[in-house]
Amino acid sequence: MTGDARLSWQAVQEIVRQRIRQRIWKPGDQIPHEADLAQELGCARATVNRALRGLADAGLLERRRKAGTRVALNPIRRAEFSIPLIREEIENRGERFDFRILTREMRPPPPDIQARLQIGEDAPILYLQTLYMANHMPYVFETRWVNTRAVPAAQEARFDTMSPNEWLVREVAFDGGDFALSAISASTQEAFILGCSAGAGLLALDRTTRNGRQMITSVRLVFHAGYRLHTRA
Amino acid sequence: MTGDARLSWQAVQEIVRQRIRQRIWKPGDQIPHEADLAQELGCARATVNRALRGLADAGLLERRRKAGTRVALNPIRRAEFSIPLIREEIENRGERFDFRILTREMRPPPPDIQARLQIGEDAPILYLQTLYMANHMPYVFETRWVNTRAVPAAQEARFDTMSPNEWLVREVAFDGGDFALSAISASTQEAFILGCSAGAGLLALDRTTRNGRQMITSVRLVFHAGYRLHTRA
DNA sequence: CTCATCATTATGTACATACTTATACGGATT
DNA sequence: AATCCGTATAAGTATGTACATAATGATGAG
Repeated sequence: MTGDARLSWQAVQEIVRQRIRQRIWKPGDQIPHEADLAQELGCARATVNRALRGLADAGLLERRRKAGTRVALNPIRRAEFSIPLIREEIENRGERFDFRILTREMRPPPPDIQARLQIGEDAPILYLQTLYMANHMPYVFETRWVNTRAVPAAQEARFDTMSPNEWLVREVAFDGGDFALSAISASTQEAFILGCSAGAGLLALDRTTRNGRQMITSVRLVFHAGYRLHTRA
Repeated sequence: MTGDARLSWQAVQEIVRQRIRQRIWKPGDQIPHEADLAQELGCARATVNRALRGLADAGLLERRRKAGTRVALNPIRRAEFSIPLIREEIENRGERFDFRILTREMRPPPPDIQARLQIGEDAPILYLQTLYMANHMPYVFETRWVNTRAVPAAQEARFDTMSPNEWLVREVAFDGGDFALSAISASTQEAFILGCSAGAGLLALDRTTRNGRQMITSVRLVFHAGYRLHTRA
């Protein structure tokens, strides 16, 4: 802030944020259009565009061609939860990361997994159960199906030093996927593995990952009791 | 696709996506820099920049000045869950939205809420318990503390046609907040209200909303058993 | 050999300009 | 009054240019 220079798009964003915060522009209100704002603030329309687009992405504004830009009626509806990279999450806290493969076999997948992986028959595919630990305490319990039709190399892979997740990340390109968060009641097996009482509420994250049209793997992560996924907006 | 025209930034994105998918550019690899790509594809650097910036936002690429752009080692770590707007979510499914205020009183908040709302003393503030219903079935149970020091009008508000959430959205500007997702075991009260068995695993969403530095409200939403929050990336 | 310095380089930002696209609105037609 | 349609408008996109900033790697002084 040497005193002047032309406004950066971040500066424009901050100005708009303030006006919204101070209710100069109220929810539902139209705000001046790009050209006017650019002139008022003494910068290029492109700069205003960049700023407003950002705010729209963040959900603070709603924009439609010709209709103009208005302050979103419901400001905070999006929140980006970053899916934890288990190893990183644990090591960042200075704790010791560790994992143990509990099950590894070829097994015909149940119908819901067949559907998710979009494989028709019930020929066996790779099934893995892995327990991830922080300081030797159970952290998250992973149940994974790998579409060995799409990733045949997974059958030979050894998961002694590299976790199944890390192996897959290295070996196949991911492209997108589906996520679902839900709460489950710990089964006796889950309770035993995670060291909690049966029936405890546990956070479960289901993820199916694809590469183009190929479905690669479907995972359920069941976190230890008390786990929280948080973010700020 | 009339056959030509110069590439749009979306087209550039798609090309890059494909190259990553086909492992022409593997995780960790450097990709050509903007100027080269622009020349190769026959478009402006700004266009390439827009495309690559988007992919970096999405977590598919990692960019650093001078160091260049490389394919992210771990592609999918971010996932944006959109926080449901209860009314919308229910009505979009063609179901009947309804809510009932179960508790409404001034009450001194417990320490954790005091901390979250950043209010020092334990003078009473507004406490609300609301049940939201879809087709008259319990959908989500909301426990809310409103910082009446910041929003005095809330004390007089009537929540007969407008839910507390909708009222707040209309009356005060939000700016940001903290979110946390966790799983809980239904207490007997929660089980009774939501019509599930005590101890059932339920998804809980805690949210504290602020306007600038003022903390406005702190809410816990406890969803009905079986609720899933999902998204695709 | 170590550390500071500086040129180099790739991304990042700002701008003027021009053109494209979606769509709200008003006027014409039924 | 309802429907259709053209047009003006505001956002969206593309480009060339210029300069800013950060990080790397080489150079030179101590």
